Amino acid sequence: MQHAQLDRIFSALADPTRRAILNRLAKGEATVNALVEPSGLSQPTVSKHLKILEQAGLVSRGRAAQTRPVRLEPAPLKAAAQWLGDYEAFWNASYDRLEAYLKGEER
Amino acid sequence: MQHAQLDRIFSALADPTRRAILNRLAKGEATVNALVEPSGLSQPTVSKHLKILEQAGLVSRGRAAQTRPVRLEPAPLKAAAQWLGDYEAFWNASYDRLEAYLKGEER
DNA sequence: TATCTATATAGCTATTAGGCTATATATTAA
DNA sequence: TTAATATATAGCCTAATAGCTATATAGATA
Repeated sequence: MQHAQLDRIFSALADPTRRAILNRLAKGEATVNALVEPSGLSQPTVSKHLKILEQAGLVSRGRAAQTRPVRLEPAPLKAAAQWLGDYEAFWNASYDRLEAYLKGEER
Repeated sequence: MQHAQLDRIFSALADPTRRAILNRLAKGEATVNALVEPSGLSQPTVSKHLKILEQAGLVSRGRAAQTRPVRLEPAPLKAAAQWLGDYEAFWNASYDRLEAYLKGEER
């Protein structure tokens, strides 16, 4: 995995609209309009988000009549998880601090 | 985990300089200057990156003489990994496409 | 107290990001 | 071929990001 690709993956994931899109796509592929509706955003804005997700490799596009169905591509998510996994030993080692952190976030 | 916090975590991770800092800190805490040296960046620029990492909860700061040692806080990394983990079943399901993707990245 | 070292902050610049509206393009349907 | 539907692109605006230099602050040492 190259640095530039991780850059794109993590920055794609940094936006809550895009994470919501991925979450929706985990339930199955969707048209652009189906993604626009719950977003409260304009169609062009959603298309722009989709382009960013596509450049990160997180979604791919099909073609069905006039629609361009969007589907989740999980490989980059795995790549990101692998990067994070290198720190797994570390966070296991500092279990107490972790507990405190997660408790703090519950509020 | 709240959305705004994941925003900060993922966007902190989106920058290669910051990922390099975390990688360095995995080997142990470091002073700001120790992080500046290999970065090729100015000290204020590194301090700015550290502030972003700190706001994401990814590092904490100590106090030792005039230095402010920086240490890794792995809890947010775990939080990010947990978010990604929700897709784990998904990427296991599409193993072939994943293989192709990772092969492509090797080049 | 004066100075040195380590770090932080202020303020500037260029670029990117995320939103919008208006319009173009592609495919289907009449 | 014309009209309708779905999506993409262009162009604009504002705010945030990443870099810099110059300067301020905190703590240690002379």
